[in-house]
Amino acid sequence: MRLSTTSYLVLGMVALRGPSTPYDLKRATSRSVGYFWNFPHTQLYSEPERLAASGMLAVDLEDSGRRRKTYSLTPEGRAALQEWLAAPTPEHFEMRDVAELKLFFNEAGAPDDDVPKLAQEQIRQHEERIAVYEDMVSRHGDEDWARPRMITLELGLEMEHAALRFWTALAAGTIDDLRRERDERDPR
Amino acid sequence: MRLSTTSYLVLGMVALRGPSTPYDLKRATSRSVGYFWNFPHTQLYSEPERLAASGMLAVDLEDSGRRRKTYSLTPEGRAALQEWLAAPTPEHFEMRDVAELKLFFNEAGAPDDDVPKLAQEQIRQHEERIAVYEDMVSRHGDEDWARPRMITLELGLEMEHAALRFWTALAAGTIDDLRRERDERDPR
DNA sequence: CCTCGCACCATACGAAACGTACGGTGCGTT
DNA sequence: AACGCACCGTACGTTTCGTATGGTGCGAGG
Repeated sequence: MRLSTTSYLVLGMVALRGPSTPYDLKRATSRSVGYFWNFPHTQLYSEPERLAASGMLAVDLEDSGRRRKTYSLTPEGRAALQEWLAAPTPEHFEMRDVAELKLFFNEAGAPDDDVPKLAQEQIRQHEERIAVYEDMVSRHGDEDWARPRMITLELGLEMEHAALRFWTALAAGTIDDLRRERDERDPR
Repeated sequence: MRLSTTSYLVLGMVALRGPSTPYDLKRATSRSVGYFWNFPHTQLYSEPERLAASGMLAVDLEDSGRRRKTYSLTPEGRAALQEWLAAPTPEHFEMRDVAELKLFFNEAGAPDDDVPKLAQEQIRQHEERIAVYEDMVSRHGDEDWARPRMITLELGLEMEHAALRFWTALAAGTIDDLRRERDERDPR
């Protein structure tokens, strides 16, 4: 039985948090691991169902009031998770960046030059996202339980800064400097 | 009629290259814009079909030998592309990074520590990808037609270097230095 | 000149993911 | 008590995915 990466995300989340409802998972993923693995929240209702059917999760149904299912990890689920964590990771990260696409086609030499506006938009967005990350770090960075999670966010920050540098340089017409600085920093 | 981003990718590609077959597009996208917008190659057969049905592309069917459809841009298609390029871009880029997911769950304190192996793998991968990018730049960087395309690749390079720095620091246990250096470089 | 094999190219199709839209729940307010 | 709104869950039509398969034609080797 082949599990999708999103399945493992669910398993991992339940492993971290203990018994959880889909909504719990939604809240817990939305501004953390969700940044590194995009998916619609409806998956958090269908995936656990499937995982329960295959014995990876146990489901506890609350019968009063709001219909609500609490999932918890079974030994099989934990084993599957461990196995996945220990397995090789041949995949390179995947990106989907509309702005970059637009740049690609614009740079072809469009009649109107939409690049400056695009760059400004992107700069704003990345600055905003950086602020979100920084806020999370500053609020939780000193709590022990959160530290490992925060380390994960460092990659997000590096990426955001990379993007920010790129669009800033593009707006300023100093892409060549960008390259030069990078060569200095990480000489090949 | 709402077009998906992948549709615009097709339109843009045909705009750049002129009349193209799906396979042409596959080759042209696979190591350029495909890095910024991941999709399965079968889309390059179905999307143009749909775009042709809605008048964005014109299809020229070659009837001898290998069945082969050549698509070219119609005025409607060009208009749609321009409109899209000029429109605001509210989307933040999306990522899907299995390695980062694994790190997130591993850092929870797994019984076995798979992080060092994971980091080594990632370092290798990102170095490899950087080499691919650099190779492209060095082979085409001085040709006029390619320059705009190469600028687009700079973001890819920044991202790869960001990831490489992260995983290297993680492997070396110097994540704090990473943060410090970033603060120096891009003071808030 | 034939044919064999392999890389190239195209697509069918079942399964999975997506995302919107809707409907129930319950708490706080008036 | 009734209302309203934010919270929570899911149904369902649509799109995407990705594998698996089957043609096509060129070049190598006989």
